[in-house]
Amino acid sequence: MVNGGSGPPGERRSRPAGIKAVAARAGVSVGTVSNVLNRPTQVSESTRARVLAAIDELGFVRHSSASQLRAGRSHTVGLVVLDIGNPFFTDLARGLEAEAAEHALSVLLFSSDGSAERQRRQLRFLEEQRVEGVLITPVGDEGSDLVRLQDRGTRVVMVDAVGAGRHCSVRVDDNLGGSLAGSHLIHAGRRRITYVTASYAVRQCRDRGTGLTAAIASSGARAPRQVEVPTLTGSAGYEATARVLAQRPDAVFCANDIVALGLLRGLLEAGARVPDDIALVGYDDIEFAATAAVPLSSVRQPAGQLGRTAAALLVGEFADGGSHVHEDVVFSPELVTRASSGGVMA
Amino acid sequence: MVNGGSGPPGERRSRPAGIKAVAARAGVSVGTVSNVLNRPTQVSESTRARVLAAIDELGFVRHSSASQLRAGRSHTVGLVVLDIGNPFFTDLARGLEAEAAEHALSVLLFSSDGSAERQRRQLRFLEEQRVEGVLITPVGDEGSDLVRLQDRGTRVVMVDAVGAGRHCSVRVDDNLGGSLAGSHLIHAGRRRITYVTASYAVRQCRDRGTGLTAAIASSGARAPRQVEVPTLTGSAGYEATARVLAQRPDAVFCANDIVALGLLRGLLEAGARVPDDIALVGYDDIEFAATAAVPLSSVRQPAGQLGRTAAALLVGEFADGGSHVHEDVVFSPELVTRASSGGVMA
DNA sequence: TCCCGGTTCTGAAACGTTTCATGGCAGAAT
DNA sequence: ATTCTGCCATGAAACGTTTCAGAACCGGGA
Repeated sequence: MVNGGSGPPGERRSRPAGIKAVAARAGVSVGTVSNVLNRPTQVSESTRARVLAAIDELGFVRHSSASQLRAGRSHTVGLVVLDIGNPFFTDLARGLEAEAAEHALSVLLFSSDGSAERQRRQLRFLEEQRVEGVLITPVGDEGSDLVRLQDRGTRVVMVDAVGAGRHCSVRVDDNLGGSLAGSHLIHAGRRRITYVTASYAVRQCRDRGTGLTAAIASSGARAPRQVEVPTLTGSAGYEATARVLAQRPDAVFCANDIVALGLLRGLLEAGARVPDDIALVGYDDIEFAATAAVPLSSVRQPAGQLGRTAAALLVGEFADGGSHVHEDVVFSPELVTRASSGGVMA
Repeated sequence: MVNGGSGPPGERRSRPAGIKAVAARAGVSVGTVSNVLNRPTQVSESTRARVLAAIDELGFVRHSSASQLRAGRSHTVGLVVLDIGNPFFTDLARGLEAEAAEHALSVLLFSSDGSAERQRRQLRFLEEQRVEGVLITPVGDEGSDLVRLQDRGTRVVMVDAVGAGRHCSVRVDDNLGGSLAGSHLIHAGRRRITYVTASYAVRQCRDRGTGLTAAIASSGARAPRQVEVPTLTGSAGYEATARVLAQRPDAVFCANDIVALGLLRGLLEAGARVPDDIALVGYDDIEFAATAAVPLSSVRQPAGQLGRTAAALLVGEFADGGSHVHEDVVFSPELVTRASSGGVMA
């Protein structure tokens, strides 16, 4: 098998063997080696074997920079998510990667952590890499960076955001999700509802809030109040406990599960009974929601499918070439009721 | 500002502007443009301004393949973790990325998901990319792929694994972690201890188990029994419930928190009282451990610091050049006791 | 006037691939 | 014999940078 070639084991070659070293060793031209690599059928059985042997003996590894430079294709796409620490996004990433792999595309994964500055750096990096497409859960709304990218020839697919006719997009109806949570709480007899959210500059938060408010309004109950957290993290949720309790709500809807779990811990430590005193509903239905101190009701999103679809849209856009009409795929979320909102289920 | 240059907005340039287009527009040679990009001080104030203006007007973006090809440096490292869905690894990745950024290195992140096949593909990809180093939480022990990589000139740092004198490494003393858990349970008066683990082919699981067994043995108690799960996931933990209960343990130690949380859910559904009937201890102390149905005792690892140190070791290895002696940095884990093992704390 | 050192800038070579027009060769058809 | 057709292999050009030896210029000292 592969054993580093002639020298003693552990030898550190100054420059790794290139295609011409392989060609020399196999007694063929570089063009032939390249053909073995890229169009194996066009080369005779015997030469192919000889070349493959040489590759093996020299430990040749293709230099993808050179390959990309000449061929003009990178076979690579970039994925930029909002928070790699959130299982929702890792599920999404896995689905996306699976679909991409089926089209021989590698995925470069980044987390903007909600920072516009980080996002800009990461997009820059991906553009310099000449990735064939960027799939992104953008921070903020304006997306002028993304339009620029697209104008320069890099396809952009919006994930969990609207394409606004400028990009393909795939998302889940956050408005509906918020309203599912709202009407569930209303039907459970709750009236003083608090919404724990990040800034409304985050579209997901805004839409979920809008849906919630609409559902509550249509029932005639008091409009929900809000507690704003700086980030959608567990510790932020925990630290918001006092502010939430100050509003004396009988139900709390959180913009995602992570913040809900943090808040739940705070509520229990403060002696509040969940759901008796306060019902709690989260968003995303991450796996840890089910194992929470009080199993958490949550609005489930099809994360993996979101990712797969995003990749599929991108591939479709490649195929369509010039005349491509952008698609906007919208999934529907689904409410999962558990003990935290009183709806104890199997 | 950047506005796509002369054409109408939304125009799709067939080939993006290169360095020679910039040179032409600024009325200088390509060498000068390159100097502006890479050694700005060696070019006069006025020319620099002119070149930067041209770059802006044409929307020039450096083609990193060409740059890497010629310069021979990629300014990029690869990180391959075992499970991107485990918050332990995302914390690790964040720390690593922060340190790498301070040395102007970008990080390419992959998850092997415990599959040797995936790991091999990902290493191959990174090698083709000519990354300057690979940081990896390897699946399995043999690591011949990694030695090959190193022999071909790519530095390899083992993360959460031993370097065996062939690589630098950074890890946490898993044996100690297991024994912390073991003696804690013994002191809490438990005697029938079950260890829920993945295959012992996974070194972390093996070492934690060894530590656990040693601690228990030195107390004279019965040796722990084992339940093996196929993967360290929540659902695997949940599905192992019956097998665990069949052993009638009064304490369970899990190889990580995710599996512990899954099992916890199963135990509670089955009517077991935690910690009264069964004490439970996990591993990693991920954030969700604290918000669990019964707050989970766990062995905490300094994930972020592990990542930072790994990156620092790699950078150190670059600096040392030829005569480099591999380091093996070992951190100590720390037991965090919560309600699940009876040690209710603040 | 000539030469010198320093500062800017130039232009061509090189990096490791892929691609493509070309050519040789073997066998089939004429 | 000759021509045609496919199949394989060749070798040079091209991809977009960086690097480097040296040209051009400028002011100052001998």
